[in-house]
Amino acid sequence: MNNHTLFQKFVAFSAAVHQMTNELTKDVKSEALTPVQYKIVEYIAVSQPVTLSEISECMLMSMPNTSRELRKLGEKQFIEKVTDDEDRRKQYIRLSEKGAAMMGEAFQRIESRFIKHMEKISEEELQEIERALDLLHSKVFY
Amino acid sequence: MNNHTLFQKFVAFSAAVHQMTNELTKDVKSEALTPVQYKIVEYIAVSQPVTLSEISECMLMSMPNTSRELRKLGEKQFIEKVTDDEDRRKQYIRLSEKGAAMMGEAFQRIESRFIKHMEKISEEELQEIERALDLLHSKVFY
DNA sequence: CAATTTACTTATCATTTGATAAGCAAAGGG
DNA sequence: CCCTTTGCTTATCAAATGATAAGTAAATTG
Repeated sequence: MNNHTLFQKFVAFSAAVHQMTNELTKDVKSEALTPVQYKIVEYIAVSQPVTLSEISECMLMSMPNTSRELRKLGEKQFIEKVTDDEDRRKQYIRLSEKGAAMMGEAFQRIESRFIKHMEKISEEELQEIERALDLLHSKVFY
Repeated sequence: MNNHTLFQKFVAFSAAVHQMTNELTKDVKSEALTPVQYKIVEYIAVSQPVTLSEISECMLMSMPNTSRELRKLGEKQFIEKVTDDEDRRKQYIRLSEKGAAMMGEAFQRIESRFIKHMEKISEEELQEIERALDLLHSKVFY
């Protein structure tokens, strides 16, 4: 097994993951959100509480633009900002109730598509899949 | 193992894959390309030859917008269009020499980052990883 | 062979996004 | 206590993107 072959598998695999998440998440986002805004909310949902800088870094967008989008998300009441008591420059960001409800619905729709996608898979295979997910998550994608 | 727990692992895993591909592909794209254009070229690179409709469907963008971006990519000479002989409405799209060279460079940079990322992993683990990639690719992400 | 469908194009306009400059207040360091 | 750094904001402008309407030519269908 040489590294180059592994890399090619990695590329093909990543492409497949992207394509599948595209399909599963197609049309689940609230109409009130732009694509970038939805991505941000999704990121906050899985990583909250999170600071503006962290969002900016992870989403590969500049601080000013991140700040603007968060302001809009705040105006639409999907998120809340809380100033850190220790370091009053920092803003901890989390979903508001409305934002959490919205993401809850989105994830439900994604989950039911996912379960449908996996319905023909045996219990044994599911366990193999789980092990594979854990392995890759810990050793490759972290 | 219930489906819901598996789904949560799936979500966390997909997020990790996205984040890692983000990091690996950061700044590799030619300055001549916009983000969307780079994504299209990347897709063509791994799926060529491909039709405009297929790109449109996979990238979740409308035909008019896909057509516009492909025209720009053609003008910049990254891609070539060939009309199908059988069905003269169809356009088969592939990378031009310039486009292939550009993607070749990009993939080389991504690969060297990837290899660095994996350098501390033993031969045995690499084989496990390969098996896990194959398993997930065939049973979950297809 | 007329009518419909498919694959794609052109044009246009509003909206989103990216990039940059300038600023502010809190924290930290000498 | 000044100076620098950090974390974030505001404002502005160009460029990219999304959405829609309208159209063409080739293929298919009744």
